[in-house]
Amino acid sequence: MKDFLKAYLQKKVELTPQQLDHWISLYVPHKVQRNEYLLQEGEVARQLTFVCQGCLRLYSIDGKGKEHIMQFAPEEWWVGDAESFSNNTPSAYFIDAIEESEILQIDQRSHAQLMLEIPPAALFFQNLMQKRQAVTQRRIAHSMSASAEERYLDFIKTYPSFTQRIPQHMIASYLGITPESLSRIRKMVNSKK
Amino acid sequence: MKDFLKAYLQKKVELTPQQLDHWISLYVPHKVQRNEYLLQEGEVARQLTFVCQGCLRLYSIDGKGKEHIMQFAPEEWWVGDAESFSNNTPSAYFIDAIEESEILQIDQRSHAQLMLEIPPAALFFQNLMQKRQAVTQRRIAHSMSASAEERYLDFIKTYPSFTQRIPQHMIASYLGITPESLSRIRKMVNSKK
DNA sequence: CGTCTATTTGAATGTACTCAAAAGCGGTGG
DNA sequence: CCACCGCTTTTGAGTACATTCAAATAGACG
Repeated sequence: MKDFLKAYLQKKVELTPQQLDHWISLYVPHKVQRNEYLLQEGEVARQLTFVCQGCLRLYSIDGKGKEHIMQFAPEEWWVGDAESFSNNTPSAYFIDAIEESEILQIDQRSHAQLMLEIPPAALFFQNLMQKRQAVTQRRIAHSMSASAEERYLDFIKTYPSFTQRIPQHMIASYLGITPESLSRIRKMVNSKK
Repeated sequence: MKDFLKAYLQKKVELTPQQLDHWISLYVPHKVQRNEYLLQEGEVARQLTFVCQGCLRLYSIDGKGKEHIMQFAPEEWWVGDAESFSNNTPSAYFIDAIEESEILQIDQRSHAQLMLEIPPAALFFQNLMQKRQAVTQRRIAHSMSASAEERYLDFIKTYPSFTQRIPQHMIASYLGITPESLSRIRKMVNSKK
């Protein structure tokens, strides 16, 4: 399971073998069942998670009890509430498993340590955050400018692999529409071609 | 003008006088007129900007020619396209001045230098990015769960000072609604009380 | 004062939503 | 292997919220 992270880091970051081994040594492997929570609203996010196998989701629940999915995290994705994780503040989000998953987790202290000890790691995570911010910002612009249909088509184009494995009502939640609307949109799209 | 940044940094970061002076020394002051661009789509963002006086905005323009404002930046705010700035890639955004403004700018190289030389500065900007990400993410969740009216009320509550000085059609653009809709919403809200 | 832009108002339209019910799918146990 | 259960997806009908297009009014600036 740690080999999976190893291969990933080798691909992504320039590191000496020692750095690589040290980095990896800080993670603890876990198995989680479908629907199992890694984080719930109000808790402090004490772990940052890397997904080796399976799929997680990060979402919030609004005042009316509706879920709003911020991120899906299949293999090779990182998930966590960065704000809560680094400031030790209660999170506004939930994280749970969509599928039975194998994950690696690092706690706040080890992560902070890592940032100091291995500068390329600090750089890597900074870059990761930045990309996430870019994606999130584009998502806002897109949700303001595009129709639900356009947003759906863009989603399946951007994340073709997600479309297969993620339940439709969750994709609807990610897109900010109702499951019924997504169903109708799919019908439309299929009849077009 | 630089005194303004100095006072700001003293408030926000623990620094030795030498660190503070060095940090500040890296910025170049500018005056910009209303409607003047600091960045246009397709350009690389070569500067990171701190606003001393006035107000800027960061926005994109979609395929139909509509503006979508991502951020307003009055006094004490930082603006820039972090992705473009640090990766030297073309930006998808525009930045211009809503009011005649006084700003301080730092270029890519000086900023990178600063990150290495003054660790508290690196920490500060990392934190800034993180907060921005948190705000952006909340904005998505909110735009999915709340009506236009709720979003407007939330906006004037969160940014009361913006409401005075920013033209209404720009607030509409930030909220992701048409100016006409915002006008009607305001009418509604006023008649309620 | 006149011009240009921003805001308001009106009427018609449309996109996505709600509520309700049916159909489909997957897993479990008899 | 089939019957049943729970959950997801689909379909239908009616509705609501925000949009578009058009025109009038108000405000700002030279």
